[in-house]
Amino acid sequence: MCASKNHKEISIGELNRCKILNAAEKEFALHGYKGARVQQIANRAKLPKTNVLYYFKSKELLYMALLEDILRLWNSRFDEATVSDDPAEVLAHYIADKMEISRCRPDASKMFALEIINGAPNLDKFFKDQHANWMAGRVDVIKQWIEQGKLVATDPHYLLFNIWATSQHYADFSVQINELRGKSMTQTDFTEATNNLVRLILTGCGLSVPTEFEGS
Amino acid sequence: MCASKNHKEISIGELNRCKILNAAEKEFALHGYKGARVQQIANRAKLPKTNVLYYFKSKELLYMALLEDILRLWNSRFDEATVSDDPAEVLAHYIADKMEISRCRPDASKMFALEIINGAPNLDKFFKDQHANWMAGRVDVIKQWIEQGKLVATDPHYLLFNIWATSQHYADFSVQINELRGKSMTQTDFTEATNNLVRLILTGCGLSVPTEFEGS
DNA sequence: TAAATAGTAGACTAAATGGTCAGTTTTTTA
DNA sequence: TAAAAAACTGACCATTTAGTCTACTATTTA
Repeated sequence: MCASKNHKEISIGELNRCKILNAAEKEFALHGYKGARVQQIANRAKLPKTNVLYYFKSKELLYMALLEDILRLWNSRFDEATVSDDPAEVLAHYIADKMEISRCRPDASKMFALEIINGAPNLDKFFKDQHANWMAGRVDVIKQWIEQGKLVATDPHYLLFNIWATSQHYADFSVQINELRGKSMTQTDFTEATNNLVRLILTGCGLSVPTEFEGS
Repeated sequence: MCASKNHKEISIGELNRCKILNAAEKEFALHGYKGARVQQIANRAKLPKTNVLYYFKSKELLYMALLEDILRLWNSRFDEATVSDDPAEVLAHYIADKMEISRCRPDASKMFALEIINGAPNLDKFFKDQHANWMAGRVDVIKQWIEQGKLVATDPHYLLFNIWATSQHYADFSVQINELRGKSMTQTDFTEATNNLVRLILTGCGLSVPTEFEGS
């Protein structure tokens, strides 16, 4: 997030906007919209509170800006998959993509989770429709895979829910996971967890696991 | 929750305490500790705010009382399982128990999720230790099952995380689930989702599915 | 039924919170 | 380099918030 545009010099405003967005993501990921404090965001960003309100006119607009950013994260190769693709390949990579988001952007995942738990009051009709359309399309592809016998008969909705639940869990519940494992997840651990998850889901769907996910 | 003690007459205080706990669970499940408003809890309970503070001395104590209640929910038959039990039976029922909690007590699940996302600041050393001990014991049993060849080799931690993630998802993300399914989950849907999940996890572990979970 | 206890509730308070304003400094542009 | 634009910030404000206090009413107990 907030990657500097390579060759172009980064302006002071852009830098601060970036600091604020990062700080806000953390704060919102911890406390949700209502529980987050603008002052706390300012502290995290090491800027005076007035400055936060200077760049983003209100707490609400800051929240919305972040949410929009986060929704873009959800895009993946699975979006364009068709019935002619190999379900094992497609699903395995989809799971891996989701796990990668949990590893790299845990706060984005948490913020999204809080928004949903909250009743999704800010995911407007526009996004909901788009999301529902996406779902309908993916469900269709999965059903076709099943018809073609590429996949064991299973409810496509539940399949996708299970993928989201398990992968996002590594971000949203990282505190519990670290506590119970007695150590935090390294990149290697994530790779292992990803392979483990791919194996579980694919085997459960009657698919064989692509070699690249076979490790340990 | 708040079941009246059968024959014994329920007192006014008990009834109000109960109303307040129910209202608070909903409010905390929506907004987390910081975001919850005592006034809003009072409104939900249809009592004046002063009354809420009369029964529970502070927002914090009310929150803690609820949290304690919720932790008791986590108990299950799996707690006492040993290596001599049948893993398929034990795990299937554990999953079903978890799904049942998601169906009957979604707000408890959400509140717990928010507490964890929050960094679990109120799950004190006592609970964390107890939880870690529980985990160690369960991991042990699963490992023994694996050694005995009753279970495919898999990481016991990840297995349990996957069970929690998928079952709790039906409570925590119910808004998204209902949106995408275009209808809310009935009891029958839950039964189907449970069977589906049992099948996924058990198959993924190389276990055969007990007949009672074979439906649809 | 009298005394004691439990419950109700409006008015209030101190602190916290989101947000404004106006004056200043820094940076960019022509 | 002068004017314009962008960035900064302390002082301030209105509202909300958790929690208190006090006086009152209902209920229980002896």
